[in-house]
Amino acid sequence: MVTGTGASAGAGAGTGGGAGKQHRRGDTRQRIQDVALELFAEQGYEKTSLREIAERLDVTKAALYYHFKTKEDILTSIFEDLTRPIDELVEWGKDQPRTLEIKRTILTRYSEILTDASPLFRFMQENQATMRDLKTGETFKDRMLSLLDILREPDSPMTTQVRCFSALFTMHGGMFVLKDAEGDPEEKRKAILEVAIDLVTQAHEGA
Amino acid sequence: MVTGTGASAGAGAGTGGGAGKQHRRGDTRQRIQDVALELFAEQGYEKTSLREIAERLDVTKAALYYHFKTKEDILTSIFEDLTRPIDELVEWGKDQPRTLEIKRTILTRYSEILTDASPLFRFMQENQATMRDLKTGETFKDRMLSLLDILREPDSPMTTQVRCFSALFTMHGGMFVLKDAEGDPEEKRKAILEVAIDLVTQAHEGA
Amino acid sequence: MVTGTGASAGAGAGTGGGAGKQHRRGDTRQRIQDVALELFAEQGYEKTSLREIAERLDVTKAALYYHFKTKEDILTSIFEDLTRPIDELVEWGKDQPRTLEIKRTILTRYSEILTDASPLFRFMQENQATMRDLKTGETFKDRMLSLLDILREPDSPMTTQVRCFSALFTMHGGMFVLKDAEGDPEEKRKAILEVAIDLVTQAHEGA
Amino acid sequence: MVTGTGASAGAGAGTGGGAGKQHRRGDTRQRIQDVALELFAEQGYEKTSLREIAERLDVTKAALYYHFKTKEDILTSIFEDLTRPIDELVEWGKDQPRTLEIKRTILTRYSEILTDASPLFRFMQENQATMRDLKTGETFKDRMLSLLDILREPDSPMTTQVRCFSALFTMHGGMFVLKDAEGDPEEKRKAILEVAIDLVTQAHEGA
DNA sequence: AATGAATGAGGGTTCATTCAT
DNA sequence: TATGAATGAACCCTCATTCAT
Repeated sequence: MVTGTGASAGAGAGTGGGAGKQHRRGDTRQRIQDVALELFAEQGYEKTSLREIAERLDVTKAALYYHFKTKEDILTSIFEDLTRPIDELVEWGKDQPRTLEIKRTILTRYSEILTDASPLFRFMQENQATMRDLKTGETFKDRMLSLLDILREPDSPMTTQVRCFSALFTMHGGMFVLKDAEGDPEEKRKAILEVAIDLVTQAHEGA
Repeated sequence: MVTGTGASAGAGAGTGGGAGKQHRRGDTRQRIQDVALELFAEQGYEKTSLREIAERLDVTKAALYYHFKTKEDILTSIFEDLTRPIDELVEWGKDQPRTLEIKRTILTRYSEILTDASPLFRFMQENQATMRDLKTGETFKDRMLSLLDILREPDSPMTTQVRCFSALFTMHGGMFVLKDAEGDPEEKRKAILEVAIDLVTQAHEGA
Repeated sequence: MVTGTGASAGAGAGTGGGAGKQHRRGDTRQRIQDVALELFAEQGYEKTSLREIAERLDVTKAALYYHFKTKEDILTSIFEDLTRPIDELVEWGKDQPRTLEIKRTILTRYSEILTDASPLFRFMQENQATMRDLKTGETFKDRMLSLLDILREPDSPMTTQVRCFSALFTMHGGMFVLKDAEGDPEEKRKAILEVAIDLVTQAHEGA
Repeated sequence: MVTGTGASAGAGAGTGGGAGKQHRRGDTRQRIQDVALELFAEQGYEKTSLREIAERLDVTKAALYYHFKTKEDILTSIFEDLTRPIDELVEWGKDQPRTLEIKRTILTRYSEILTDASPLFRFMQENQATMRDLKTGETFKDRMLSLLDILREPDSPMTTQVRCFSALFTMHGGMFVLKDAEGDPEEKRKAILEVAIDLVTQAHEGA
């Protein structure tokens, strides 16, 4: 079974502990990533200026450039850390037999991943236009297509294939709705996962 | 039954068909909207500059300001024209009984609307971050929630509700995939619609 | 006989006439070029900032960008206007017989050109490092080599060839010295020209 | 007679010859100068950043500041080492009688100096704009004028004086042409020297 | 003898917007 | 119905430099 990562891209939580605003030495790079992701997710990539990020960290813009080569590089670095679990999942899934069991596992794991790094995925979903011409090639779309390829049977009827991709989209859309609707998030997450699994099950059998 | 609008998102072609209320020449305003939407959808709102739009139309930036008050105003005006059908659909749907028949009709009609104005919806989906703080209040999200309210039963179990919203998301995601996958677009659209209807049917009965 | 151009790249002289600092409408582009050349020649290309140019003209930096695409473009545009005479001279010379008479004419004309646009040539000489990677291809060097090709006989002994290129270098170096040495500039220019002609004459006969 | 210095402008080779006062290892200071000169000559002073120099040496920028006080200081230090021979030559020449023999010796020696430290002189020639406001006061120009004062007779006719300064300019221009023209460099150097001597001879006699 | 982290100043460039004509 | 000229604010980025370690 695949276990979670728990890579916290946590919002304001930050590095717990005693000293408040003190310069926690050495972790600037990480702090930049955290604040950047937070702002990118909140306002979008283009509308977030480096000035803003710097100000929030109480450093100068130039300091950002000590740690990252470009604005894009900040984003890319965040991705590298946070999308690794997906790559691993895809990698793992590619070599498994296409049983229903496996597909279920994949969806379950994917749901966890999405939850763990929800700000990032929220960002991806809301900034697709931006992502499209970001060297971080495999875009959102590409990654999803890889997963899709594991879930669906290549020669099944169209509706069957649509069901699989609908499962993925449902989970993504979930992120989006989970945030501000009422009700227990974890309960909602499970309901979403259930529907997704249901869709894939129908697809698996209906083929 | 609900009939189409035929809101053209086409380039210079304009609104063909019966009783055009637009004039042939001197339709700069319309041309601006067309080109703008095209570019907004292609590159995103922030990354499309007025200079670019003006250049493509072979007019000056200042000319755009004769027709629209601000950049945002261009976008807003496009929305007003192109999202009216949805508003009408919502308005109509609100007063109908929650029968399966009605829900089916709504989905069907929604599928047509999405297809008719696909560049706009592609734009909305890919620029949610931008949309969020655009005065055109009812964002993407709000509109979807209104539709959702018609499809779901307020007190049904969570999974049931998820199925409804999954139906909508599936259709939106469709836009996204229709573009570059192989196969006949119309056939795919129908498959997507079928799955969506299926989801809502399950929800309707499962409640 | 070849006559001068008189393209004034004149320092502060400016567009004569009544109104002092008034906005002489329409000539902004020209004024930018004038001030830019002045500053480029005085301080070097890299060390002259657009802010500086703008300030001196009492406009904003952005205004410069209305008239020119980039900083480099400002320089390029100056070149285009001011080096045309040289190109014409080269073009003309290429098809003439290699008589001493012709060579003399070329040097004489070249001397005039240099004098007419002396700030530009001073700039070129003092900013060769900069010029080297400026798209304005034919650099200083290339242009000189073209002229050199007209003056020298391809198969003559090395010393003879050196004499020709020495003639050109002498004239260029002249610019440089004319400025701040004592004595009547015109008299000095003539002396320089005489030595240059002398060198080429020796080369012509000595071959 | 004047003897050579052998000031190496070479890469890591260091000061060969007799009593080197430099240490082999820990010669970072020297390495900085070498790389800096190389880059300054190649790209110009302003366009060469300390980051670039540091990177090429595989040290940090801060390390440069251990060895030199400022960027300008790096350049200055290079000059001090490499232009000493000229100063010596000027010093020596000032007190000699103005015989043709002496003048010839001066030119010959100058030619050697130029060749020995050609990157430096290439740099000087191509970055005059920069040099002008570098505290290394005596600029290129000043040094040349000192030499000129030795070669020329103060009260001779203008053309005669021009010939002397033309001799110097010819040699400098040589550097410039020697690099990329075809033919044996040493042979060319000699031809250039010959022409220069010729000019000074004419001046000496024609006076 | 050198580094890691940061700064302040400034660079060139682009943008949405304005307004007299 | 448009344009030409310009602006102010902001942008990303780079630089020489500093200083505690």
